Amino acid sequence: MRVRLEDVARAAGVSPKTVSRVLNDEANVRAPTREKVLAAMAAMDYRPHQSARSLASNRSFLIAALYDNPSSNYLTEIQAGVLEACDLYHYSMMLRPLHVSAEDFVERVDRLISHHRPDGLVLTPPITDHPGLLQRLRERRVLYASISPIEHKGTIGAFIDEPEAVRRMMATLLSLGHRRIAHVIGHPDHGASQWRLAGYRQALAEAGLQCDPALEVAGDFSFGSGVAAARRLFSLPRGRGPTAVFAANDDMAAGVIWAAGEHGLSVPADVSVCGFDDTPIARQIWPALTTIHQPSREMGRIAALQLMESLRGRGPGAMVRAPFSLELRESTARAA
Amino acid sequence: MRVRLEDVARAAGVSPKTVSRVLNDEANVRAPTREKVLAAMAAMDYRPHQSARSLASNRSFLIAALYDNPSSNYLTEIQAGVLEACDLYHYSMMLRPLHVSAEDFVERVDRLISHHRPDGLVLTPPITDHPGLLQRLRERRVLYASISPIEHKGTIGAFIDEPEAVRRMMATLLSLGHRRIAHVIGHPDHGASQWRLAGYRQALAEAGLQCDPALEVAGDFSFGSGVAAARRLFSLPRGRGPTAVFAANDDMAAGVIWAAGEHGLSVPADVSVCGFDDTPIARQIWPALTTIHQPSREMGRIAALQLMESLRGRGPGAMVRAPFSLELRESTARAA
DNA sequence: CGGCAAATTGACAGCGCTGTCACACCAAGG
DNA sequence: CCTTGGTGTGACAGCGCTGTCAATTTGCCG
Repeated sequence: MRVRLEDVARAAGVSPKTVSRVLNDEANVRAPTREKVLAAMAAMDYRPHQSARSLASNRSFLIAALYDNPSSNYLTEIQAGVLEACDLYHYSMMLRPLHVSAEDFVERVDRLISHHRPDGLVLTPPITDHPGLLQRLRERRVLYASISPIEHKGTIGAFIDEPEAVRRMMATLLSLGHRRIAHVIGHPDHGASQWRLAGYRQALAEAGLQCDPALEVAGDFSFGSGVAAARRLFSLPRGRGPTAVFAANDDMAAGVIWAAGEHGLSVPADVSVCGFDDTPIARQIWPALTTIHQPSREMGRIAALQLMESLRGRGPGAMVRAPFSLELRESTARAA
Repeated sequence: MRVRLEDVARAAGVSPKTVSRVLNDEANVRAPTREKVLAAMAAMDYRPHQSARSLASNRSFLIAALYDNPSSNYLTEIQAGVLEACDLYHYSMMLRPLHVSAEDFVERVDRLISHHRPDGLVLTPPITDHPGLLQRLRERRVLYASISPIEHKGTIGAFIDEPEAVRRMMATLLSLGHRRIAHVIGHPDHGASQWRLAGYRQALAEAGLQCDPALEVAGDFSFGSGVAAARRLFSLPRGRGPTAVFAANDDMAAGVIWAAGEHGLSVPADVSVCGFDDTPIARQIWPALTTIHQPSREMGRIAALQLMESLRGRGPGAMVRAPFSLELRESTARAA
């Protein structure tokens, strides 16, 4: 038979309730008593029964991470970060893929919450950007942490300063002498797509350049959409085409490079290409991709930590800014 | 207050135990009674409390999927498949990244099991190939399903016939006239690496060709190891180098193609390259990669289904063979 | 229609833990 | 000396469900 809390109590010569106190790190246990109990726990290799704890305390020790993200690398990183934090606090994590555009999206989350009763949620883009869900969560008083491209006041989680990141990328292209810079826009459901587009436009404006609608092409973050977008860009009449393409993520940038090969264009000699996110593909194509690196794993960890701190009732928490970096590789060069 | 089983019982005019029977789909409940109960459940939007169920029945309704896999795409697919199956049976899934080569690997799994008490495990390569773990699981009588490159008797799960897949790939290269075919070997901890290497050697032997040790280069499934392996292959003296390279997975194949560019070799004109797994990268590089496609998501689903069927006490189960396909793309051509 | 086995249902205890509250103890203050 | 109030500990009930086993009903047979 397994070791129960009662057994530990007997061994330590205290009541079960006291063992429970030690287990939950509660105040008002004298140091020597705590020592005794901890020693007994260790000696007997006691493992608390999570279901019993949940039932009695009405907590689940579970946090659910929700995603709807085509990029599995990104996801894996986030996941690893959240798991690190969970281990620290003896929480479990559950993962749910969802479709924000599905009609019953909010309802599905609702059911998930009723069924698994997570103590909190970690939301990743683009779920972070779904106002309907956020409102529902607040109504149900479900605590959540966001991982987001920008800061949201009154929310906990982690963010990077995307507008600033885009500004840096555009400044780099401009300083290389590029004047006709195209942008491949991301998936419309992602707030990030808007931030990146807005940053692109603003950077052009600040450099005193005209926006050319022909140089803003829609995509959806997929490799294929990058190819399609590039085909349109590279078919523009001579002199009207771009000398540089800023794709809103790496997959699309890889697609652009692929399409450049198809059109007999050399990267970066004929056209510079840059991406965003620094997923593994950025280093696995030739030429290697100039891109923005964001610390996804770290962000996952921070978001989960913020969440669990809040669950412990440690103050209000906030969104923590995580640092990004611009990775200058071989896909960008001075304008011809 | 939330709706409890007792409330449903009262509404349906039966005892709590009978509601429990309906909930658990047990036999020996008369059809009209079952209807009444189901109606009451639906009307009241009853959601059973998993922790209470776990505590009382000593089941967790949780299955844990264990992995140690550098390829996040593969993982995401498996995960999606397992989740599909879990939804069907109202189980939850938890995911754990592990390191098979870590000293405390088995102990870590042990702790995981003690802590979360999953009703069963889904093992993915290379964890499937760890004899120490499998033995420990049998000792502890923990049910597991394997997702594996080959069939194991007396185990449940899903597999593809890798030896046959390798044979098909080699037959394709041979029929294109290649005689000097190199192999980039996978990570030594993966059983798959051995199967793929063995299949490669056997195919050469059956074609009456000599194995050349210089053409068998070690790798570890990573893009970088593919680059390194290819550099060695492409530095061989004229006439001793390969006309085709069969890499044990797609990432390494992509590395080989990358290195070919570096050496001024054109793929497939100067050298053919093929991979294994058909991960997204296979289509995102140029030229697109000839490779073996395996239905990872399907395999995850099958493994989880086998597991849950076994948990329900439905017979012994078996390893189900899943179909693979050879994807012939632009990275392979007739030998020069 | 009685009698028996099988099918169906219910009473009750208890899974392993924590919330509540009562109690014991001690130091400081009057 | 007795309060007072804070601190540390324990008794006890109960979280929501299921296992066990007994009670009841049903179906079927002669």
